[in-house]
Amino acid sequence: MKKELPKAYEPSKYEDGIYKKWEESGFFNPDNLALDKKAKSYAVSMPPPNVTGTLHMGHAVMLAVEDILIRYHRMRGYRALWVPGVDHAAIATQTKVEKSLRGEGTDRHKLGRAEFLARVNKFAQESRDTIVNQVKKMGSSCDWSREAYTLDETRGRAVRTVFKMMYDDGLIYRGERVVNWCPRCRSTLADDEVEYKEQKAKLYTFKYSDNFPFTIATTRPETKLGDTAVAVNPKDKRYKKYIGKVYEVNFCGAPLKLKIIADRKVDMNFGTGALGVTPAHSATDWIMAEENGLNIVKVIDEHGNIREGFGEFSGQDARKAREMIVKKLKENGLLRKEDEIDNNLSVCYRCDTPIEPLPSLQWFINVNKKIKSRGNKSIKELSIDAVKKGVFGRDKIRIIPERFEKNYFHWMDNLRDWCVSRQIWFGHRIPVWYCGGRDKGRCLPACENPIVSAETPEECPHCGSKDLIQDESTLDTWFSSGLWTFSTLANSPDQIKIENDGSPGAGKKLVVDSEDFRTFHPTSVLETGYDILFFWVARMIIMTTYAVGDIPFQDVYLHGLVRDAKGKKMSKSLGNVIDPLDMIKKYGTDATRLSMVIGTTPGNDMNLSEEKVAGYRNFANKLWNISRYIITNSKLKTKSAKPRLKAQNLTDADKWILEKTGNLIDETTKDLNNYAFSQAGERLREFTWNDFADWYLEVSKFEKNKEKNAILVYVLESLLKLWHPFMPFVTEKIWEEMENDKMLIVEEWPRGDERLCACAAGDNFELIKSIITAIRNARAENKVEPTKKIKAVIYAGKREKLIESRAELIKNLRTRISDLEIKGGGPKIKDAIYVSAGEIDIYLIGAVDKEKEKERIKKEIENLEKVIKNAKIKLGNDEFVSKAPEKVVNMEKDKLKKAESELKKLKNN
RNA sequence: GGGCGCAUAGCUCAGUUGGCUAGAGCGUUUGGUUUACACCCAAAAGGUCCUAGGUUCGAGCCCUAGUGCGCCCACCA
Repeated sequence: MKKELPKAYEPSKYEDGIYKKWEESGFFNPDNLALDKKAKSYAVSMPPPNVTGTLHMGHAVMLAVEDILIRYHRMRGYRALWVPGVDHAAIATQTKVEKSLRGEGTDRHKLGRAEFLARVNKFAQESRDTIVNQVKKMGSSCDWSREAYTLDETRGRAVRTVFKMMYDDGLIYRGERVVNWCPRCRSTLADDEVEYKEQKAKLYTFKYSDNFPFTIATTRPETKLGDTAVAVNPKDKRYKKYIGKVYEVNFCGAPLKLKIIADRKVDMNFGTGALGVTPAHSATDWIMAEENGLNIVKVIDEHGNIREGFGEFSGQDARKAREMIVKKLKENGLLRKEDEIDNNLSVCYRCDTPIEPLPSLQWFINVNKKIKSRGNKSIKELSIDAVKKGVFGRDKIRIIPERFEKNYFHWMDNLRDWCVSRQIWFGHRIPVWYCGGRDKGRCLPACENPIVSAETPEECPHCGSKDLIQDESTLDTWFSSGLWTFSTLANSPDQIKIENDGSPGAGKKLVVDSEDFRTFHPTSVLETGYDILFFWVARMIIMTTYAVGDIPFQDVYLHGLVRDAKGKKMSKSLGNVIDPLDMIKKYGTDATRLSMVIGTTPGNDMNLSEEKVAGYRNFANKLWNISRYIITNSKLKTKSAKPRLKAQNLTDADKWILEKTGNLIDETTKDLNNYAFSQAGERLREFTWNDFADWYLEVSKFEKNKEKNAILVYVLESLLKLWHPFMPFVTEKIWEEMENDKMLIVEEWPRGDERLCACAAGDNFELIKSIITAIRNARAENKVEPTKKIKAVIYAGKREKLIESRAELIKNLRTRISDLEIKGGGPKIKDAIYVSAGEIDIYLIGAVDKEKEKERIKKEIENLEKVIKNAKIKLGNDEFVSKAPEKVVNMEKDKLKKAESELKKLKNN
């Protein structure tokens, strides 16, 4: 049964083949797992990568963690499902295609909607293919037969169905608001799609006209053409007398009617303490206008230009108009001051264009309206309760790490109505139609009402007109991804239905009429980066609790961001991006995955360096070589999953490694249940390299007995199983080399309680280890020639028999002892190196370097004296002795006793 | 302005309900070709656990204040 394996593990040789084998096995699909009906289900929805290009390190972490969870649960006998998919990422994708169109000298308007969309879809398709390929490279064991796309037909049906439900419940409404408008994208942006940039800005202090009594300050003089009021703080003595008065002024040629109003939000210390209110171009001013019944004058249009009716300014770009107005104010002696101030400019998160707040007719989701059929709670309240105390009879959604719950609540508390319409073409078209008949004077007023429907209506329900016009806008991309956990469990559009939910309020709920939905929803865990807690996680909770009347997932696991080795954010412009595919190519997928998972904790950012990945490549190779050694040297055919071992045949080392293996299984299982991936990985590494390879394997070279073969194979197989979720490729490859029929991916997870023998290891092998280590140490410190064989005498006291039986190990494990004498005790030996291991005295004869030896002994004495001093202080403290638990006190006493006896011996020698 | 986090070896980080002579990997130093592995083996050096108080028999861990760094939210007219 001798086999030859290559000396070094080369990931690139095997990975694709292994992935193919898994795929062909069908085990990614839980339907193909040999499970009984009672098997619990475990489901994860993959956060769909955007179809804007390629995967980055963030995706690599996500895939590594989720694959660990899925493989672990699959091995535990769960019906484990991981649903993959991609996100159409409306604005991001459209922007990307528009950019390439610009390179071709054309744009979307020239192409027209249909052709443009064809281009975007083609790009999205190509992007999807790349991504799927990369996801596979990461070893992801997701079920491709269930792959979904946020913009496919089934997901589209879910989107339109939920939109209609919300519309019918009065949650979706159309209204005019000041929205964040990107003049470049020519679309609205949600509040959280706006980014802020620190910059210097000019603050102009001026008078509207000579007949206005005081000055105001602004950074945007051009918008002052639309001022309808001036706001001051009610407490501000300077302006109290003006409150309520109305001034008619001529501002650079524009006649303005300005009412002086009081508002607490006005900061008395900023500028002049007086603020020109421009309802149409500032969200806060809009609110003031609503409260004070002010007129709204729109100044800037959707291209960022000054609208008609403002004389010479009309048609000018806002920035140009600003210059013109400043110039004019100067000429008229109205400009009093120009100050440089720090300013936060709001810009579009996609294209960096400055945002233009504009009033616009948009679709909104009301987050505060109470919903009868959901316990008379608003979607905001439902979403808070889902995390705070649990809803619909479910446990509360657990966020890991817990501290992010605070962020979640804070965000939810401050949530305002969500603007869901976007003026871009790529995305789910809003399922609203208008009757064309109304414009032709037919059938008013009924036809004023928009037609909202999950399916494209054939005719106007009011007048039968077939002349229907669909709303031009599309939906915010998060609307569709908010439905992801349940929409992906529908296999076809017709499974998505609205049913009466039987509540007293006769409410409706969305039902996915599929076996998948019944089996896998709510999903078990949602794993993603903390940066999209609000963007996405919160939205899924909102949409699912409302539409389905259930939670989308039970746990939320948030990973940190991947930064470069110096802690900088990876970005193309900084050129510090590490491409996961490069790492895979160079070091293998397993190494890449390990470096994503070990040395990091949830919610904390990680710094990634290539050296780290290389380190885990080394580890994969170590595991390979451990296996290579065992495979070549053991009789594999004698193995069985649980060999029966006779306690009387086992050596101390055998018992030691078996006990450690059992503990390792228990601890790893516990860690994985607690999402403690890093801890599990470190523990496994420590065991594999230090305990198993450096000790047990070495021992097995010198200590032969009947059971060695079975134990080596058993421990290795246990390790391969425990490591499999982390490093699926090497482990599967080795498993195959071990001539297993079944693939590792569906092997049963080991159980710590099924110990191979009920024998306790005690400290026997630890003692042997410490003797060997002590000898190695003494040799090195004394600079004994490495090849020089020396004689050793051990005074073993009560352990004479034990040590005698392990003499071979002590002589051979890198100690170079030619002659070993073991006795119960004896006189101290002169001119020898003296070391002690517990109660054992060891003399190394014929190699002593007196100076070095003195130094070493001195150092050791110092250490012991430190220990003794500390222990004495503690034990001398009555309060410690009386208040500390007995166990701790005894530990301390024990420590002191041992140290004192060692010290005595050292001083005597 | 509001909130969250981080600070432990040269570097990157662990440190679970307080019980430590404070750990790991990388790097460094010394030595090594040994029944798998130089992507290796053996040994070692390296720490005021940010500062100052407090609670406690006992603090890296809990509390208060401060310093430095990072992030998120709101927003500056």
